[in-house]
Amino acid sequence: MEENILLKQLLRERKLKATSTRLEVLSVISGYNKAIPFSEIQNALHDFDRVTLYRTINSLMKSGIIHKASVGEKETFYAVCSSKCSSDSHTHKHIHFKCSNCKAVTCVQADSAINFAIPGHTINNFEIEATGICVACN
Amino acid sequence: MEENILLKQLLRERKLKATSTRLEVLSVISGYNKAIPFSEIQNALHDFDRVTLYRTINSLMKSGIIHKASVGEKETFYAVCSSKCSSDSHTHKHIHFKCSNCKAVTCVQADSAINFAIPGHTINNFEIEATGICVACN
DNA sequence: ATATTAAATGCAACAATGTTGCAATTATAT
DNA sequence: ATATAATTGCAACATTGTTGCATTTAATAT
Repeated sequence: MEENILLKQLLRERKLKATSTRLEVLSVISGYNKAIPFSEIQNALHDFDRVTLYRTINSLMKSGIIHKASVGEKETFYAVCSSKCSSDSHTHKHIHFKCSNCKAVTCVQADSAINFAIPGHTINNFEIEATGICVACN
Repeated sequence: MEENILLKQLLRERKLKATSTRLEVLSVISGYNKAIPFSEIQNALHDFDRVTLYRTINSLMKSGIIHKASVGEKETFYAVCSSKCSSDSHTHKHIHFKCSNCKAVTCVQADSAINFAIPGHTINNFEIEATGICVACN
């Protein structure tokens, strides 16, 4: 069992007990370098119960360490929060991009700030999900 | 059984047999005036089999008559396509807006065209899902 | 109008994804 | 080391969506 002191600290900062499940799940997600589908997490950690994985993912999401990055309904993807999200503020102004070729889902920044308004509406948060061809496949 | 000649024509234009299921499902969706969750369709049409409703919805989506408008993972919402979508071109440049107060999901236009680029990426399509407070609740 | 045929429907079964209750275990603070 | 509150594993359940197959129905040609 590897020790990852940084991840342990991160979890404790967010008031989460640094259990081996959380450390391993977090390690798998952050080591993936793009948004990871649930099946890949399961794949990498088949010793843990499916229910435990779900509960672990949920607690990581609630405390602002990871977020959902789903594009195209089928499977749920997760990615680490880039900026300092918290349970209160969990807003991402980036885009979830799915490559139609390699199927990878990544969190990317647009080249300029995205802003829009809807007459009469108050917009508190928004998500952009884009599909196309990624850098590697281009 | 009501006759809706316009809906019948629409279905035939799209090469779909104008069955009573399709006519009723389409009538319920278009009469809802905002995006309708699956449960509401089921509610309105409990005489039809659940599987039939799914298959009907799928065929309506494939032929560009309705589209998914989901905001917030839980339930799938459907809405009629405003412009003339087809099985080939099924792109919506509008926003799917969910009101945090009344929970209604609507298709709305931004006050100006939304456009963005991601360096190195080719963007073929994108979806924007926003949450906030709608006109009625404001 | 009637027969033909290709598509649509209902039913049963299955699959995938996610949740809940409860007893056993484990991380943290004392 | 111990107490305790959170976390885990297991079994069961719930929801959502799909597939195969026999039956029915809409569209087309006669």
